[in-house]
Amino acid sequence: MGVIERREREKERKRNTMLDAAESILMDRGLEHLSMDDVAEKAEVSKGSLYLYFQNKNDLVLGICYRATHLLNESFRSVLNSNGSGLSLVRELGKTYLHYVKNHPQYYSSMKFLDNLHSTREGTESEYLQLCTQNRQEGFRLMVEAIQRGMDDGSIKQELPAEQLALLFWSTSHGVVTISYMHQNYEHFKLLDRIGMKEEDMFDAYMHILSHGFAQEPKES
Amino acid sequence: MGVIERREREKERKRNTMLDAAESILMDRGLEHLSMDDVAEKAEVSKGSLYLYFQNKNDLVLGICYRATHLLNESFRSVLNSNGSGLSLVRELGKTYLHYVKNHPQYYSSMKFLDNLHSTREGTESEYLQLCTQNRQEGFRLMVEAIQRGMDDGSIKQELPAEQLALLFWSTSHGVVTISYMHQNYEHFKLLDRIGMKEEDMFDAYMHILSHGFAQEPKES
DNA sequence: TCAATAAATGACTATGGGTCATTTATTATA
DNA sequence: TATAATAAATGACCCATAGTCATTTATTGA
Repeated sequence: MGVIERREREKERKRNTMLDAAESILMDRGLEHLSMDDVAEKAEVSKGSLYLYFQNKNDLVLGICYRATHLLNESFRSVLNSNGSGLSLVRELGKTYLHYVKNHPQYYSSMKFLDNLHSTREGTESEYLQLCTQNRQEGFRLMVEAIQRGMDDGSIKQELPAEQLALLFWSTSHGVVTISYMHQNYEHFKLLDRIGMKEEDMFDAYMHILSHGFAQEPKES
Repeated sequence: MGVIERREREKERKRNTMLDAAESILMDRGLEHLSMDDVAEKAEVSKGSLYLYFQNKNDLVLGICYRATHLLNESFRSVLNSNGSGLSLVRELGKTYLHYVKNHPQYYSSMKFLDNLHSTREGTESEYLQLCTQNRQEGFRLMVEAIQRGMDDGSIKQELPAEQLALLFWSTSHGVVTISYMHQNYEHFKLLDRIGMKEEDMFDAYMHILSHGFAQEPKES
């Protein structure tokens, strides 16, 4: 009779309302000031209700993180849909990641939260954790795809399997993006200023080094 | 009369005792299970006493972080004291960082804590924060030195200022090290396994890419 | 209309960071 | 040595916040 289905839809809707409330608080106060009481108030439900829809605070934050990873993947996908050499696609992916962190620092902070989540806690598993992991895998897959295209069109060396190169690109760009995030969000982080490097230049330099290496090659092979 | 000096020494000794207690708890239970009550008990002092020696929990953790950064710098320094081309020193620095994370994961977690410390909180500044920052700068300086040597001995290209190249090496290796840390400490992190890459190979591949680039150069200049 | 079931509530507990009035130990002074 | 002054240490207490659960309210099916 469709009652159960309607209930299910309704439940999903309410869960999203709660996530909206949480997200709104995250956006203007940051993760470290996100309390369940505040979320309940903002969502105009009781605290107990929150716990009907989310296992615990982690679960709720991972709900936001799911949105965060999803949005990043959307951007990645649109890059993959554009034209250009594989190498240039890879570069665009990196730029996209960088822009993402600049434009959605709080989303990014929720992804850092995911990174810091310690090993599968006391039995109870968050469903959102699975979804986030899937999103991550999808994002990684897109990088592999860009690199594979580069290998096919001859713009990227084929010394390593595409997956392994993707891992290196992902991890190193993660590092560069981290610097950028700190530069933008932590007043006490002065490294870029100290060495007189503009943020915009950092990424170009990064791509340049990654593309051509920093080792001085002996004359010629 | 030296009373004040003696008091000062005594105070420092007690502070270290407390740090020892905190560190011991960190080592076998991890940062997220480090409570001030437990530290007080372990150190056999009252909770109130802890707060005579540390402004707050952050301050105490930063005290550990100071030790962590100091230890890393020691390792870096010993690399710089060895022989070899600048390029090989840089490689050794990276390896050292990797080994450090493997052998002192809890120290590394305290450094992540430092990285996540949000902007200068409500006036009260931790003295340890300054010290940690100094240590970081010193570590960075050592990287610059290795790179500069490489530029001098012709093993590293001179396209970029040494500081900027050091920044890139630091940030990218940070990213790689992060992957390694996750691989070792988070059961749910399966990326390396999924792409069939051994941890040991990752660093070699990283150094190879960083040294020679992944872009397919057009024939010859 | 009335059970039965589902959903929502908010007072309550537990934990852990941080405080402070009071107590205890140490030092300087008479 | 006795005593006042100062420094150090204490732990009961406060408060914020995650998480629970007996009770109440709403919805559904007969």
